Amino acid sequence: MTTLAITDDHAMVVEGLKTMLNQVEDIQIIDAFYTVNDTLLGLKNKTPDVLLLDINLPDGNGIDLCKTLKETYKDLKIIALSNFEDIAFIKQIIKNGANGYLLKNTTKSELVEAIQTVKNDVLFLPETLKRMLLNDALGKPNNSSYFVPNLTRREKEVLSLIVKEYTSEEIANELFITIKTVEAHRSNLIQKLSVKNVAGLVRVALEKGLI
Amino acid sequence: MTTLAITDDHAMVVEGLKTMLNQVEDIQIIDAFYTVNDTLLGLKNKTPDVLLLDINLPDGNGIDLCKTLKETYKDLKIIALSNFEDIAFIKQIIKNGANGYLLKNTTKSELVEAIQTVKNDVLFLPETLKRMLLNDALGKPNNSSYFVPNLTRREKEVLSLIVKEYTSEEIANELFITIKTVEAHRSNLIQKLSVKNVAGLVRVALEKGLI
DNA sequence: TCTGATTTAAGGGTAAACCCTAAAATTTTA
DNA sequence: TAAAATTTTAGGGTTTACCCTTAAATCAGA
Repeated sequence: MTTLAITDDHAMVVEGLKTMLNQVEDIQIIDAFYTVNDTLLGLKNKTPDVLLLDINLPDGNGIDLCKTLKETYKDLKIIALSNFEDIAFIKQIIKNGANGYLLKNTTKSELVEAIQTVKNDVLFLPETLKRMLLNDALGKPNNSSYFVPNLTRREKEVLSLIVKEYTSEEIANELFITIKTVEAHRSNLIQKLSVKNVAGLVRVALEKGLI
Repeated sequence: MTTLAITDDHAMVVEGLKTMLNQVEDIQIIDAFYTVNDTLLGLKNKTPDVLLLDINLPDGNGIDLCKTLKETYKDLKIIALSNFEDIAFIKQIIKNGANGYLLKNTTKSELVEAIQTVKNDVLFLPETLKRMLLNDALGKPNNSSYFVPNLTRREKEVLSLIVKEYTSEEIANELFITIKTVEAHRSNLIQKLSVKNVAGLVRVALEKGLI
């Protein structure tokens, strides 16, 4: 018997997962959380064997949460859930201790396989992602995903304020730094994310849940 | 017995809906589509009694698709699916012939109720949305949703190019109009969507699937 | 058909974004 | 602790965005 918890802000996804896994004999869903905070509080009560963890959450991101959780709950297995076939995401969250990575278009059988695999402390990745990582390791460019560099803490802060329509001056005041510094971060963000202007920054930030 | 089809680009949502409704006796899911085009082609083969239609789709939007479908399939009942509690959306899609509107955080029982309600040609809306529409009709501002005016065809074109990082000059060249006209559209968009700059335009465009 | 909405466009501004180079100070990581 | 990464700041410049008013031409609905 494997106990399972889910963290995902999409109620429909949680419902879907619950119903899918309810039919599986030796998997028991014991909790569902919608936010980072929910998860931190909820796991204190009872800790599941495996946590299905969405990367994009309203009050934070699953990548950082994964790291935090692994520090407290060494035996907890975490499977990241995401819509994005993104090598940088996968690398990062596995570096942060995740035991698996699933795309949200996964099937029930793959889901069950993933849960049982990580339960035995073996890393689970879908075939497509394994292939992508292999290509990446061999230095081959892969068409389906585009590279997203890791943003620094400060860059994320600036980016999230840009998305909130702050001007550079307003950001400077908010963060107690000069406009010039903010502009430097803007330029770095534009370079790192390979976009041309604010429009691109906001689009990428929202699409990839970088903030 | 009610036959059902689903149009949603989120595989997980489709899976969730399928599994949820598989358990229901007199509802049979006969098809699932991921795009506008899929749906148009698929319905030619066999038409369900009810279509669950996501508003945000990769190759178009459910609002326009709803109108198109209703012209061809008069008896088809359509329930719009969306994450947004947005009065303008609801009004628009119901104006376009939709028979119901569900939020994606719906429950199984509400889902079944909605399907059976629209089957009998009665409009279905969740209680919260009914209340919102009532408040709106009474001229009361409602806190949970913010008003999104309908954008004109040209405004949508400009907005979608802004999201694609085009400058005003590039948009002007693309659409064979002057920069001044593009700037006029930009200003109108900023006013209509109650934002301050491009960042806001892109955010709202993506969040509300306006493009 | 007339009327309102949409699309087009201009002049003349100010504010903001974006780019370059360069470098010191600080923090993190190996 | 040394090396690497991050954060900070500056000068000086170009381009783009944004705002104001005003208005003609075109399109679509009652």
